[in-house]
Amino acid sequence: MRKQRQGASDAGLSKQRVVIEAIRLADCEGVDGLSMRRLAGALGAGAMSLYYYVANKEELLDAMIDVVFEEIELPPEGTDWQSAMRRRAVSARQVLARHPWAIGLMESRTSPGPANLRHREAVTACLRRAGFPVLMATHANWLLDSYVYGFALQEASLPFDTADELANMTEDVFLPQLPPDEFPYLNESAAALVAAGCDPAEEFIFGLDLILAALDPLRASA
Amino acid sequence: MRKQRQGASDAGLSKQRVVIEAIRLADCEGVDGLSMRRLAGALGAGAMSLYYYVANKEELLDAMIDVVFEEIELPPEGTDWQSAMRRRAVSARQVLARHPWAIGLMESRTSPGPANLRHREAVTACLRRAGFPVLMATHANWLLDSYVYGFALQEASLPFDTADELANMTEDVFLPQLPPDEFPYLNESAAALVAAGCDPAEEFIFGLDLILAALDPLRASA
DNA sequence: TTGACTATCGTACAGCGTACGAGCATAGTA
DNA sequence: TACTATGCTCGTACGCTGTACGATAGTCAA
Repeated sequence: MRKQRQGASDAGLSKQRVVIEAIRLADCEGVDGLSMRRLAGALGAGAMSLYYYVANKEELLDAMIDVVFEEIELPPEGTDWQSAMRRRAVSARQVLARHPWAIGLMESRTSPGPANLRHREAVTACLRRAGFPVLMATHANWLLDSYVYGFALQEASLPFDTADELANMTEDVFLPQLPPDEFPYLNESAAALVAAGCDPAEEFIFGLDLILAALDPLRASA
Repeated sequence: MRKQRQGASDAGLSKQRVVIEAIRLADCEGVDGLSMRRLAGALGAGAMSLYYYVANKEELLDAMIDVVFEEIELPPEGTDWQSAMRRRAVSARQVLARHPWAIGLMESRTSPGPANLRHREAVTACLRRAGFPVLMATHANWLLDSYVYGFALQEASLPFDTADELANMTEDVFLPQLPPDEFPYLNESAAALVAAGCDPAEEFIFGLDLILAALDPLRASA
């Protein structure tokens, strides 16, 4: 049967609905707050019902990660390669900032899902068409992905979200931990950072454009 | 009393011994295999004894991360800035490859430990002394750390360790998942990668040197 | 009517982090 | 010597986790 269940937002379970709700829960409560029982509860179902759609929690996490990859824009065709790669990298950062738990999950999950593969194919295609030799495209791929993931990881571990919070935290929490004679340079940096404000999106672009510019001459011309 | 306990390798507990053994366990069994009970067992102690040295598991994980940072070489003084940064980045990659669980833990732990702070101070000092203006040094720091962490993250999620395993896995696992008409570029890359071999250490150096070279002209000369 | 198949879930179990408090050895004090 | 304080260890118990197993009920074909 496919009619009313007693839960609130209901229209029958499905793997998709389970995974989407799991992502919503992880976004709200963090990945540690995601348990099969809580997830089932949010879906108005019994805990064990989930196992009809998902073999175990590992598979659920894999599926969640792949949905995250689906959210990332593919590099658009029809522009120069740098614009295309910038576009997809910026999108990736945004998506990973929206789902901070995803980055921490990647270490433990080793087999890429279909969306992940499609993404990699599109990126590699873009680089190859731009004139990068095969192995150079691989290098570029590693380099760009490292930057994107690493940036997302650092951003996820920042304890603040806005420039204001940064200023407050710096004054109240960081500086007291940093005796100026032991950490003169960190004090200097903190002060400069508060004065200048700090937008992760801009910070991201700085490194990204630097990498893209440095990669450009490595194409086999065209 | 400070004499014999019934456990095997014993000479009294201490926070240091607890943390070190926790790292050993996480290295061997993965961070999921690290439970307070198992850790206590490995130390020949009762589970609750650990809580005399550690407020809770979170604090234990924080301490483990900080020990990992202690293992990373500081940028040596007395060489040019690029050599110094290369040295510490290579060391960081090695250490994170040795403790793959660490990278996945960083997302959730927001307050840096003392070894982490000392490390950041040393890196910032190196950049400032090399002539980078304050904000440029911050940019360089973000960029380099992003690359290091992101590379470590990708490396940790590789399901193989050696070039041989790569070749085997490619043939047996990856290529069957990659129909050539849907993934022509990934097939091409996989083939080239198997033919060329693939050493993560070399791969790492490629991107690292590219970044260092691109950063060099951003110093306020000297 | 029968049986297979799809979907849901209750119960139970082993293992988790840890609150609470009891227990013991030693050091200091009277 | 007796008493107390302190440092350290740990047994028990509670509420949580993932999930194995089996029961249940609705649907459809024969």
